[in-house]
Amino acid sequence: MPKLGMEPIRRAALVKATIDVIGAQGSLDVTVSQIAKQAGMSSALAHHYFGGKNQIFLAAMHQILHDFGAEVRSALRAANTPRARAEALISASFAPSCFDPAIVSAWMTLYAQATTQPDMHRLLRLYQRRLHSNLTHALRPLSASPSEDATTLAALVDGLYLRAALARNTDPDTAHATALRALDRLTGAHL
Amino acid sequence: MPKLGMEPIRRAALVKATIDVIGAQGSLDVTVSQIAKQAGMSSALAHHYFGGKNQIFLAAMHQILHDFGAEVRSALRAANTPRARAEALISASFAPSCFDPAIVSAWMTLYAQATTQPDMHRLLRLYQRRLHSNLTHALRPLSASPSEDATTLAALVDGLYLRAALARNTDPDTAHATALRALDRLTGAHL
DNA sequence: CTTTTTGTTGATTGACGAGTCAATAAAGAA
DNA sequence: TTCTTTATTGACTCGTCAATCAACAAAAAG
Repeated sequence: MPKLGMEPIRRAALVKATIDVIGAQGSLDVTVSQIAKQAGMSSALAHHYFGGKNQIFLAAMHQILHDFGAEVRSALRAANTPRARAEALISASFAPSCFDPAIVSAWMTLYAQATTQPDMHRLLRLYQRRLHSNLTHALRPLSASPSEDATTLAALVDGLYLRAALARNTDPDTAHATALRALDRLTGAHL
Repeated sequence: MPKLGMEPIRRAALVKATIDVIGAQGSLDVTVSQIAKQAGMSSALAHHYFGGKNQIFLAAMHQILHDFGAEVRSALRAANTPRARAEALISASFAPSCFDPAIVSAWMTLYAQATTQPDMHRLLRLYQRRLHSNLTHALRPLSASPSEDATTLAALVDGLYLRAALARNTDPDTAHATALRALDRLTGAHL
C-alpha cells in the first residue's frame, strides 16, 4: 500500500537506524540488511533510496555532524561574553550526547575512513574548520594569538575526547574540566 | 624445501607485510591473502602461524607500538634535563615515522577497533599509560601538577597528531611546534 | 631406514553480503 | 480506463574472503 512521499521518511528512518545499529553493535561492521531491518524495510529499499552502503554511511555522518552543530549553536546562543562562548564550544564537545556509543563509533569510523574516502575526509575537515573558526572568534578578544590558540584548544578537545570516549581512563567530566583549565591558562597567562 | 626454524621468520615477514599492505592500500580492508602474498607465502601458511586474521593484526599493532617505544627510548637517552625529556617525548610523537601512511592507518584502525575488541583496547591503553607516565616523570620538576599537565599534554599530542596525519590542514612540523609551545606555557607560567 | 616433526600449498568449503531485477501494488495523470 | 510514476519486496547473482584440509616435501630423531 504505497503511500506517496515516502522518500524523506524512509531516508530519515534509514539514517536513524544506521546510527542505532552502529551503537548497538559498537562497530562499523554493519550490513545494509541489518540497517534496513532496524528501519523496518527491505534491504532492496535501502539501496533504492540511497544507491549504496557508502552513501547511507555518509548520510548518517552528515546527520551526526548536523546534530552536533545544532548543539553548538544552542550553547552559543546562551553565551554572551567571549569567555562564555569559548566555554560553550568546549562544553558542547563534551556533552553527554557525544558519548553515546553510537556517536563514538561513528566518529572513529569517520577518522578511520578519512584516510581513504574523500567524502569522509571532506566531512572531517568541515567539522574541524568550524570548530577552529568558532574558537578563533571567541578567543579574539581574549588571546594575543587567537587562531593559534584555537588550534591548540581544538586539538586538545579532540585528544581529550578520544581518551574519555575510548580508553575510559578519564571520564567525560574530568576531560571537560581539563579542557576548561587549559582555556584558563591560554587566556589568563601569556607568553 | 623446508628449512627449519622458519616460524619466527615467517611471523616477522607477515607482520611487516601487514603494515606494508595497510600502507599501500591506506585502509584496514586488507585480506589475509594480500598479506600472505606480500610476504611471499600462501594464505594457508599465514593461518598456520597466526591462527587467524585478528591475531595477525594484533601482532602488527604490537610491532608498531614496539617500534614507537624504541623511538621514544632512543630520544630519551639523548635527553639529560627534564625539559629535554619532555621535548623528546613530544618529538617522538611527531617523528616522520609516525606519519608513514601505514602507521597512520594502523592507528586509526586501533582507535576504531578499540571500541569493540578488548585486545585492541588493551593495546591502546598501554600506549596511553606509557605516554602519560613518561610525561609525568619528565614534568615532575617542571610543573606544580605533573600528572594533570601530563594528561593535558598527552591529549594535545594525540589531537594534534590526528589533525596533522588525517586532515592535512596542519603539517607535522607545525603540529610539533604547537605542542612545544604548549609545553612552554604549561611549565613556564603557572596558575 | 622408518617415524615424527615442521614447513608448505592448492583446492575447497561455507558463509556472508552488496547490489540487481522482475514482479506486484497503489496512487495520481491522461 | 489506461498509463505512468512511486513504493516495495523476495529471490537471485556474483563476488569475496576467512578458514580448513588433504597432500606433499624435507629435515631430524629413533
